[in-house]
Amino acid sequence: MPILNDDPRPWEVKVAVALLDFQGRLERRMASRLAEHGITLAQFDMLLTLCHGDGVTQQDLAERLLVTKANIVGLIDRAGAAGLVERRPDPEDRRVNRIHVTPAGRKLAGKVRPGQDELIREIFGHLSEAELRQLHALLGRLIAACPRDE
Amino acid sequence: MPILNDDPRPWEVKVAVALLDFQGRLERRMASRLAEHGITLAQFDMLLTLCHGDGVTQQDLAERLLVTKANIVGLIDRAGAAGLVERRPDPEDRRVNRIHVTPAGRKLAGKVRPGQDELIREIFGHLSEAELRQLHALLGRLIAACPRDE
DNA sequence: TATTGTTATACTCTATAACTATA
DNA sequence: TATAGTTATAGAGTATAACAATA
Repeated sequence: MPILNDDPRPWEVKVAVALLDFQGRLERRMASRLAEHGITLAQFDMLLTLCHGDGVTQQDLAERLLVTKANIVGLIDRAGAAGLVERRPDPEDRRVNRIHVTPAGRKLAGKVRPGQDELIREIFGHLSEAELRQLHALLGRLIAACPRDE
Repeated sequence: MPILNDDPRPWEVKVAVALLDFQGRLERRMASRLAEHGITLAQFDMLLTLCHGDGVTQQDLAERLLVTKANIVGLIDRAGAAGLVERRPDPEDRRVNRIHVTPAGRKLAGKVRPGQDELIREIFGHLSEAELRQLHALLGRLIAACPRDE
């Protein structure tokens, strides 16, 4: 029984703490599984994003992954060194790189994704579908209440 | 409307994505507020932990914060350089350091905490108490389903 | 021998600013 | 001028291993 009845903290704080706690656990578990395949969460995110929108510019990619254009360089460098993605010059605008998943990257994503889904189902499967819908609705309202830009 | 009705992903995955999304936003907002006071989330966590359990060993502190004993050194170094915490040798065991919050650290924690609580209430206040209780219960079950050790 | 803390090393991610080459 | 990408720099967190002092 992790929470005592006379816990004096307001519900808002208790929920926030629980949420941060759970997210830390989830992320750790996901990262640990990904590490077995030699990639990080950030790189897996990039891979998934590219599998859906191959050939985007670095700028676009940075925006989708919510990192700066300076930091996407290193992410692409590392994933590129691992042979997962590659830069191709845009023929129409010589300032632009188009980022593509390599066959190896696609293969790795396909190999890794089932494990991630399995993990998610293993954990979230403890809730009924009705509860998952509830949780999803509540999270949607929290997301709306928490814009990224301050 | 962020989620379409014909979204083909299973509810488990949708909830996981929403949860990771929201947590990223929340953490960013919290970190941003803390940055105004010159501290990071990790340092705030350490400060809070020490405010409740002053004088713990580095080993203990590392375990509570879920970092290794090697990495707690750097955390304490940085917070120590900022004058927030200090090492005091244990008189009975000359191997151990006892970590204490300085008056400045306690003062900073007191100054920072209201802002964090306010932020949490601003966001979670969009839910009713009944909904917060629901959410808390669901998170509790997810936490139980997601042990830290693999 | 075991434990506490330290150092060393290396990698990932983040944030900012200045720079280049194109447009 | 504005934009796409790069480089440089700095800080923060993480992980592992080897080490010194002490128990």
